[in-house]
Amino acid sequence: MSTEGGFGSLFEELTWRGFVNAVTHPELEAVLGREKITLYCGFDPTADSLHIGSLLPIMGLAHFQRAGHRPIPLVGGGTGLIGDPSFKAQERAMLTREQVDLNAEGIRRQLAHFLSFEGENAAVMLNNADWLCALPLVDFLRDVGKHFSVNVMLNRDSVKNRLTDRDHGISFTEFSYSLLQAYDFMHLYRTQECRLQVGGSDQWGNIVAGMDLSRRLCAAETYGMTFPLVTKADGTKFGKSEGGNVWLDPERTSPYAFYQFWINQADADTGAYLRYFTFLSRGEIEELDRLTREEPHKRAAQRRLAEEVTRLVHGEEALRGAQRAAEAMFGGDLAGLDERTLLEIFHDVPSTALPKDVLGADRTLLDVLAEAGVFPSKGEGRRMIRNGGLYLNSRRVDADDAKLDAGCLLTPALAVVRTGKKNYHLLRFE
RNA sequence: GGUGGGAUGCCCGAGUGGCUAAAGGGGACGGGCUGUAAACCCGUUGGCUAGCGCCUACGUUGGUUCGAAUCCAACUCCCACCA
Repeated sequence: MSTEGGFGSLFEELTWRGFVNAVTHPELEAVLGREKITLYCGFDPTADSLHIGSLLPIMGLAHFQRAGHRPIPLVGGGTGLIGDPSFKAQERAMLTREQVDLNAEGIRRQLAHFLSFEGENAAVMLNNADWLCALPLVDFLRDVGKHFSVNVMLNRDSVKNRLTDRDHGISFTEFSYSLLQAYDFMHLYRTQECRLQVGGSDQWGNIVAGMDLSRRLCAAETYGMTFPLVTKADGTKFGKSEGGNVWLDPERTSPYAFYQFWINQADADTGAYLRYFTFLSRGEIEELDRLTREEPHKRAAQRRLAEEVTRLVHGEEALRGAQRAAEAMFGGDLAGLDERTLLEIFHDVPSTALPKDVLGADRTLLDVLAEAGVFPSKGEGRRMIRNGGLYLNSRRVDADDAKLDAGCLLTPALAVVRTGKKNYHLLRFE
């Protein structure tokens, strides 16, 4: 990992990497060049894990820290109780306080992977529940509320569509959200000398509101910067895979699935993703871009992307495991692998334990697999076989009355079932 | 509060008494091609069954009929317009 990409400044690097969507003041670039500042970015505790949608702001903070600035990842334990209405189609389900606390803790652990909490510009993790929940209502309305014009708030795009939508509307609770986030910025300016807030492009309004409030109440000169929305060339939403969201928590998205997510990215997207999600140097990334253009079938960029991001999020050891599993699953032949290796490779694949005597029980493979949950029904399984989509130990099963017997075993106790190209299921006989 | 319109399979949507497990599209899944890609082509898409076939299903509950997604009644929910 190196940041020596031949950039004159952090801002230049961020620009090249595509992190700069908008800045509130053009002079921010000069400020960052001559002083080390404190900046913050908020993370919503809507779940107990972040997903890769949050990876961009996290990487953003990390770049700032590498350049000597001091990042504050702020967990929205307080704002999470309210819910940010920005560009959300409808009112959000309210989270309980316990849930938010729990989620904040999970997120705190994940952020710790990306930022250094030691040294002179050590990152500081804060939770806005610590100050927001203690805020007296009347004081808040007098001191903070006074500075917000409802007329202006009503004109925000992020609120507007909720006003014209008769079905959903917006509650007072969510309408007030912006004030709380604005208060955060001011609070961090006062207590941490935080002068910059960064966030996704949907946060522009909230960031500007915070700058405004800081200026009015503290005469503070603060800045804002937004990151772009991560997009995909084919127009579908970034960050979803078959199973839904791609999470940073290995319990929710296994390192193997995580690795696969990146390796399957389209050619058109990998260049941008290498810039966003890795610390590779400009030279390395441009070389990978070239390889994608000249020999796309080798997918060198996808491989490197998957490797770098998986290492960053899950560590070296998990990366190795994911790579070995990929090799076995896509390299073709499973024969020759011993039981321990197989169990390791397939450890996050669903598996079913069966008593050893089903092997001699004259049962059909179809029957057993349906029972094991490989197919939701026998009809589905029959269809799968008819379409040539069922494989046992990498060999296609072509008869739906095939029997399950000792010949089906790959090792004395294991058989590997696959449907389609990449859906595996392990049968363990004990 | 009044008046209309609607509720169909994962989603959208056709279907106004038997030929309807329900057109068409999307999605999903499988196969082919390929680069574990995109695009494209082919197939599958309620359950049980080797098959004949049987069962379950068109908002809910009843009814009419030899026969109902289709007709009738009540109920529930949604939408539109008016006040």
